Amino acid sequence: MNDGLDTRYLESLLGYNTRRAALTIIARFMERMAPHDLRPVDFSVLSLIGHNPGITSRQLCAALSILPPNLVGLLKSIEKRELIRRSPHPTDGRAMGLTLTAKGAALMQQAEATALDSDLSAAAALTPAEVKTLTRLLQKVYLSPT
Amino acid sequence: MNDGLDTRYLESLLGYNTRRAALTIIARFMERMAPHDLRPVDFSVLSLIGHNPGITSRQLCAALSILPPNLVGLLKSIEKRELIRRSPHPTDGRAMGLTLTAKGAALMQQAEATALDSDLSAAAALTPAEVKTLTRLLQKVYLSPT
DNA sequence: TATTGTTATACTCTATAACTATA
DNA sequence: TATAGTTATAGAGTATAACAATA
Repeated sequence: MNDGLDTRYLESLLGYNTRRAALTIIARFMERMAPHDLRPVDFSVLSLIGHNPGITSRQLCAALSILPPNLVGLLKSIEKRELIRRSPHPTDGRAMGLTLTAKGAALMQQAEATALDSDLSAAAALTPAEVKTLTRLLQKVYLSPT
Repeated sequence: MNDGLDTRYLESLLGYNTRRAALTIIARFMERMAPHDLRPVDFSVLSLIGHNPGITSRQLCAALSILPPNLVGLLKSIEKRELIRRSPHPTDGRAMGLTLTAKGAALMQQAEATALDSDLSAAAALTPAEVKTLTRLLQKVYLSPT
């Protein structure tokens, strides 16, 4: 590929390989998720809300490395689509607890199936054991201290 | 981490894990490369020019998935820093052949050492065999057809 | 005094249309 | 007619400062 270019040096770098793989996987994810009208970040937010009913904006920001001002519009948008509901937080008057609506839960049931489908397709060249190994090594990279 | 949040579902997705690992590795790369005043994309462009003297803008764009209009400013900037030189292309009057200047080559010798250093640090939790496996699996993901 | 959520805003990255000069 | 390089510009994505309400 790339004409007769020598790309061996870049291909020896972990960052280059990881970024290219991420872009490939995410591009496929975006294609398949388009019918649900969900970007990766929308999916992540809705998924975390679904699996953690009552979660706050602040917790979403911490878990997904989103800055609070940038979450405002996103939440406004998925609330307008009636996918989430904001309720007063039981103990903290400043915060709002987020939950999926029935419509949001139904959408996410489909979307999570689509995500699994996208993963299987992206990893089609890998055996199940290789997928498991890849996942384990990636987590080792981003979960290790330093 | 993340308070008592349930993030198990997201952590089961290949895209989520790959993206988080890429962001971790790239953040470290940026920190270490800052003294050279090079962003990842600057490093990639200079590295490809160094390993492929006479390469054209068009080839850089194809290899790195950069759109031509977005490469213009980057090249202008590293040319102003006297890291590259543009010479008329030997056979195509429309194109320019790009090469590193002596200053650019000297900087890249240091920068490639820094990149290797950054990689080793990012993969500190992995054995050399695991790094090799991780690289192989990542390339399998982004090089496989479909 | 610190924190949650918000507005306004700026900066970077990425994308599209249209031009010029050469092929 | 097609391609290499360029300009101008629009749209995402990401960042900081500052504020009101509550802890």
